[in-house]
Amino acid sequence: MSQTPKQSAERPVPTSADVARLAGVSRATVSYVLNNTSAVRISEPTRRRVREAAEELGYVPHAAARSLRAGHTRMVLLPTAHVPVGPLYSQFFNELQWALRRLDYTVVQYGSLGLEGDEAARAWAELRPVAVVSFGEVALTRHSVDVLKRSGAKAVITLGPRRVEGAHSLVMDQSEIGSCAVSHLVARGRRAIGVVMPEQPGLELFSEPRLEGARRAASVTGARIEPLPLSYDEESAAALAARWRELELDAVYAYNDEHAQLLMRALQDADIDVPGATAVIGADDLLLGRLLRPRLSTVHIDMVTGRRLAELVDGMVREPGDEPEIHDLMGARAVHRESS
Amino acid sequence: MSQTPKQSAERPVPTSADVARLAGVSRATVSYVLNNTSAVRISEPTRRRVREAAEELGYVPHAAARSLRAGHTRMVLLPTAHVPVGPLYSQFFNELQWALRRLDYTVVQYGSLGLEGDEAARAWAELRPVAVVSFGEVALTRHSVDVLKRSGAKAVITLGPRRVEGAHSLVMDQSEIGSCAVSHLVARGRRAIGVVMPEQPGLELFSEPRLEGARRAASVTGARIEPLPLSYDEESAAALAARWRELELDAVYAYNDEHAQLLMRALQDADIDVPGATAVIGADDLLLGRLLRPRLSTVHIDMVTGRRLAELVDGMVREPGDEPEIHDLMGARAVHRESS
DNA sequence: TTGAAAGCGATACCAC
DNA sequence: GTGGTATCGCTTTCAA
Repeated sequence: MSQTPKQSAERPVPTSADVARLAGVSRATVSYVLNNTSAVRISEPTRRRVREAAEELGYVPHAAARSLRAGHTRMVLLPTAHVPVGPLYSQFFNELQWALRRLDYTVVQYGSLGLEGDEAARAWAELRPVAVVSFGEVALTRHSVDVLKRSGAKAVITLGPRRVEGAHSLVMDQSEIGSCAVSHLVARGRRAIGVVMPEQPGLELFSEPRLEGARRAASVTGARIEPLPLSYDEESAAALAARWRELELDAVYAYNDEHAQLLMRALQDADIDVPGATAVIGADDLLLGRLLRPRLSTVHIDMVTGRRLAELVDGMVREPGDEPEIHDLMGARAVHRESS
Repeated sequence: MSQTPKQSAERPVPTSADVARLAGVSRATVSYVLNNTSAVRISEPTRRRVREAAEELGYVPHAAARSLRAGHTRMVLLPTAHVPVGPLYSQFFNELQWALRRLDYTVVQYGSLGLEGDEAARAWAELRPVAVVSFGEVALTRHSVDVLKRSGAKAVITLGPRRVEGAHSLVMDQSEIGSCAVSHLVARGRRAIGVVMPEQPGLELFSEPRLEGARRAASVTGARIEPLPLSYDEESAAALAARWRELELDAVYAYNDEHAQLLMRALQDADIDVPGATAVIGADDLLLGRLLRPRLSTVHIDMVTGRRLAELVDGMVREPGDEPEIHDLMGARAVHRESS
């Protein structure tokens, strides 16, 4: 026998009418009291009666009813497909949520794994969010942005490698990272540079532009770029290392620090000297890079702060007309250690 | 000048009444058509007219209005404070979301960073979720569970180290992990065992029970347990390594593989032989452990599958009376490699 | 200072 | 087959 013998299962959810009845006032008065409506003066005894009644019944207002009446919500929707991994991403995410809530928004992540563009947009639009901040995990189209805006979204913001028509796109130029890495390697005299392309689904959104940036940086200097597909496991890395000498590369940009660790280990196990025979550089500047031997060179990434983005959202909600710009969205700089 | 010259900003959001007007039918008919109501037969031409009108207006139904009318939602709320990091957690999370959506639930993560028990529960209850699955990042009390249930939540499930009164608690016994690690070390002849306690906020929910498990395992065999506070940076690790000899430990359970990597590096830099002088074991069985030298021993953790948990949620929603049990929630087993 | 009532958008019963 | 209409819970204008 449970401690709460289904008292809750049967009993209907209390409404403001129940509170009004118990307090012996009208529903209007309940609303005034619980929302501290300043335009109306309610006597202190009444206020107390209402509050006590609400407390006793365990009354919680119904957000749907409220926003239906109000004609708008304060919900900011963050679609997520794959839960982002990595400290950079999660810190940014936490900051954003925190800052938005301080601005009195309700932050909601909508699990959209497996939803495609328009289908996803419809699902989000049903909730009538006042703003949508997408991280590019779900591909948005011009049309889906329109659906969202027509459903009342004041701000549709995409962060990601690609620009999305109709939305306020904050382009995080991933190509800058690849470019940065390759420039660093070239500056240190390398001329035949591998670029690791992770095979993990979802990462191509980042890896493709990074490769493109690598190519751009290489083309200026006449260095050769060689894409290297790699899945995140030891076998794949060992296989790549086994054919390393025939690739005739003298450097590799390994997508990020974790892939760099994997590949560097495999290279060392195959008796390829790092950085003597092959220089290695990662990206993200994780702590683990400093723990490796040789210490891993990397590309440090500065992301826009969540607070900054929250202010952008708020601005767009309050003044849908003007679209403020954020420029220094993402910075990248090479950090030289020992592996390059 | 923008491509969409604020056409959307002014134009009101289309409702089913607008669709009805455009299609020349009543709102009822619109509802029937768009919901494929089988109890009512609508002629094909009418259906087409309605669909076309909806399409043309970009009509998206209003979830709040619908659920207000229906008296319930299909929303499963997953409160999140810190975005969970680590592949184990995120895979589980993705699975759960995916499985719930297949069961036709709307999965919503509610960013609750900085909210405390009752305040959080109220905020969640306003959305009238049909189920809440909490990962223990926000401390729930008996009272907050009641608030949720009284607001109509059919299932309140907590996953985490602690049991929560009133909720259906799936206790993930973290102590098993610490116990497992220490048993392994003891079995290999170690008697003075350090247990790393990460100082990162939020982790104490996991580290405390793991320490407790370590103590339990040690007490049977007379081994000594020494808690070792450590923050996740090189300085802290170096400081710990510097006073390592005076601690007179012959083994350490380093909380997880990442902390193990950090500490092992510091120990090696301080000329402490691993595993000769000190054995090291981590937890989580991450790939990185296999890349270290010596290869890192670890505790492999099997989590309940998201699909399994989704079915539990669904069951509780459909039959609020009975509460099915899940037992083999989390398994832990030591994996011996080279560091221990 | 308080109450009555309209209305937000969608649905489902009951007539026609 | 299709159309009126009451209803969900809440806020807010207007009257008392």
